Amino acid sequence: MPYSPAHKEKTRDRILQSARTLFSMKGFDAVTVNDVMSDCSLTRGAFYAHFKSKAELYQKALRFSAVNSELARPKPEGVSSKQWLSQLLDAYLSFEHVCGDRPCPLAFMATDIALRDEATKGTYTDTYRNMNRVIMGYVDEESLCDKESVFALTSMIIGAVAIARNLDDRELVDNVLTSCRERVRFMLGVV
Amino acid sequence: MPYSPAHKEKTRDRILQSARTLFSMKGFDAVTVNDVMSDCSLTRGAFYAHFKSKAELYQKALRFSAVNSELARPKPEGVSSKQWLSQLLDAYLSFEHVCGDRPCPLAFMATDIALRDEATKGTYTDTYRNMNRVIMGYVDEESLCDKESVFALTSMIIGAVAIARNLDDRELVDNVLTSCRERVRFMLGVV
DNA sequence: ATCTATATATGATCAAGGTCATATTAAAAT
DNA sequence: ATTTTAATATGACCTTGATCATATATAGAT
Repeated sequence: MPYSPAHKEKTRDRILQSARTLFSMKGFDAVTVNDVMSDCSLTRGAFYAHFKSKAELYQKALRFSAVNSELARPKPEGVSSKQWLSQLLDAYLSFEHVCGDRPCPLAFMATDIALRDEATKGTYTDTYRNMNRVIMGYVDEESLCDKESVFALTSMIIGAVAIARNLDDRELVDNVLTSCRERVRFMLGVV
Repeated sequence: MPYSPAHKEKTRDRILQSARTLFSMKGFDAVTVNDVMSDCSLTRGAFYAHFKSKAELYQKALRFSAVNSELARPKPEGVSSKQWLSQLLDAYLSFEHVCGDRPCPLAFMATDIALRDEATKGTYTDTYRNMNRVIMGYVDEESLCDKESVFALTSMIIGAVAIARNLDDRELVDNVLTSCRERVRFMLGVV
């Protein structure tokens, strides 16, 4: 039995990590299988020992991303739901998030998904549903706003980040992000 | 001088019309130059008499789309700004818009643009800025909400439509759209 | 009717990239 | 140390699609 049994698993994870970032940043078509493999110091050929196709990698990378997201982290002790949520959303609506290399795929892949296969749409749906569930949980704990509004909230923050990436005017980007951060505060009743 | 001088212009417009729809529905890469030309009953070769490249077509199609958008239509006589705006936004946040073939490129191309050239990003920026300007105009006339909130509003509706396209659960789609429609009413102070 | 300039069509070229067949390498077990 | 088997690398194949060179067709002007 060659290679430790954990080795392949680790390699697979490295591939997923590279794929997550590259696909989020550049979309499905602009990323080649070779790009992903080079990024983690491997070559084309090794790829098909791990994934059936590029399409499958994309879907698995999306899921990987969701599982390891910021939002999935548990709330630290001694912080109120309101504070924690407000902090998470401020980070989400930051310039750093828009321009950084650890983007939220719900936003960055927002219009890439509709062009993919059913499995990928299913994973996106699950991920989006989960984002709402987590936020609803926090909202519920302190009755910050009614749960139905959460969909409007997530639409807004995802939309803002997706739009902001396209704008060639830094001031406009800041206006959009600021407007959304204020609206979030309003919705959560933050003073 | 062969062909009437207006003929080429008309052909160009037909190409732009096809391009607008196809690019909005399927993104840049999934649409071939041939697809666009076939769609208006022409062939590949004729294309380059009208546009320098596929990239240029994309940018021009985006602009074309913006100029001919619903939002660009003047408000009819005898309708209040609040009513008109509320009506426009309800249509925007309708299932028909999400699934129809006359989509808003700001939403449908939301994450395709960041991958394109500077000219395209510039056109997107102009288009988005203009959407906000128009809405701010209506909002201002009857002091429906403060103008800064409009960015949050447009982020929300664009985000909602972009997300909705990816979801494989009709009920969830309706929840998202409904939540946003209600939030719009709240923001505009519609009873 | 003929001529001519321009719009459109056809065929060819070239590069890119997903996938696979085959070769090589590395590590674990004896 | 040798063997073995899976992981990884290399090279090739084949399709797709953007672009261009060339051919054809069309409508206006004479």
